Amino acid sequence: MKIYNTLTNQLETFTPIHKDTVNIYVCGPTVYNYIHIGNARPVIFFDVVRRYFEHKQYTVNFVSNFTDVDDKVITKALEDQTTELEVANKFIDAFYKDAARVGSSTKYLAPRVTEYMSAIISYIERLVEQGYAYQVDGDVYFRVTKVSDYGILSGRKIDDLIEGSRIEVNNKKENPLDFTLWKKTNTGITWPSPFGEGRPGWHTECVAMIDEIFGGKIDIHGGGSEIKFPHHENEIAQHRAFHQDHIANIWMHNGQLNIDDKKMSKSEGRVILVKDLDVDYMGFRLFTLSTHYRSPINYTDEVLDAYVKDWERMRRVYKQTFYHLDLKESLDVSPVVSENLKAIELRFMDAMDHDFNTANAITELQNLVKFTNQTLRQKSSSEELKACIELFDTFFNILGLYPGVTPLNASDKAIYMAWTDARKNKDFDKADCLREKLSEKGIL
RNA sequence: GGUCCCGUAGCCAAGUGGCUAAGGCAAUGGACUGCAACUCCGUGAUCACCGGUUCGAAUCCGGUCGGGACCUCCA
Repeated sequence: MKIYNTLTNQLETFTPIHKDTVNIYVCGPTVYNYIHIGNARPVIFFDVVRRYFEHKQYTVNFVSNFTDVDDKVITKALEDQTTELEVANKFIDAFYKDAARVGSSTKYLAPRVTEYMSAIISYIERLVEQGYAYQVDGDVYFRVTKVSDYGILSGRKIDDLIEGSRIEVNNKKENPLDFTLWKKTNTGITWPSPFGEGRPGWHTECVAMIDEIFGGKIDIHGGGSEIKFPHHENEIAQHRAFHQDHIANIWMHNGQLNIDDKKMSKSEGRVILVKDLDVDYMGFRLFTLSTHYRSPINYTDEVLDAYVKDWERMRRVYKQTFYHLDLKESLDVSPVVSENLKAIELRFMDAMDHDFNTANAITELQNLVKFTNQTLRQKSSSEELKACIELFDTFFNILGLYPGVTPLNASDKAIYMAWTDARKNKDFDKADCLREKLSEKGIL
């Protein structure tokens, strides 16, 4: 299995640190608002990564945090005249709903920054003790020059960053690139610490939680490409300060999602929230997986519609095949797998093995659709159709697509049979009436 | 100003040195059909442009044009 490592900028063969186990951490959302469709991309993609590893029989320890304390959460709490906790609770709840909507599992460890405050504070203390951080007036800053190859992830040099940068002047810092570990403040929620009352900076929470939860280096660290610098760069720097080693073997960054070829922007009114998306969410999921994860993806209503249609086609053939077997009481027959199906499965897995090429995997899913339709029309055996269903289940499970098709109850079966009979007897009025009924029930 | 990415048919998109450049949507011709839907079969590209390397390039190198990202909170 090959994965593109954005730390080394090359495709690497994946080798887990601990046999048969994958430890993966993905930077999660700051919970001050509903997530938009761009936020949903990593939520969907890394869910597929987890699913694929699980399909390959790995034990996957998947962790993705909630940033529930920072300026935006505090501002929101002040605006709404409520507490940071209330704001966080509200949007964490909303996040879970949205994640479930787009078909991503929410059953993973999701630590909140506020729950790890003591770990974060002691992490900062250790950085100070070892000379990697310094205190000024109750603030604590990280000393970037103390880490030898700062900029290794984003391919930048300290000098380049300073030159022509728009970094605000802060006389407290030794170096303009030094970043805040602890911020002295009296606005919003604060915590006591050896450095004084305040709250942590954004960049320490992830490393501290990774240290606390995984106890060392992880296999994969993921997130959006736009937080490569400075956030991930700073994570690497802090971890190296302690461990003289990288925090993760592999860094995976997903590309951005744009709308009409432009970055989403609140101020320009170019934002679409997941909860406001008025389409089948499985179609949206398919859309986000139709482009390789490292490439930017451009959202337009038309393109989304095309994938919603594509999803309907997939679901339709699955449903027809499933009911076909159900009506023949053949859902439990043993599958007979043809060479064609074996080839489709092989190509699907090859695509996934090659840096999670979901676009090519979806092509094989489309091939399966066509093949199943052909098999269905050829009046093939139930055993052959069962093999199609099982392969669909495998693919859907890896990609996180849910057709939501369950066995028919006795009365629905009776209606279906009556419809078939009516057509046979050329009683078309009755047939059309029954067809309408079946259609309303979503069976046709 | 600095760093980097991208430009493949009307649209989306895979392929990153080698047989006739995957696949989907749209369009269009046909088949199937009680009607409709569904479905199946067929039809489309000198890979932005110019130059170079090579026996051979969409794929590598240089340049031009166009689009975008990061350097500041941002998934």
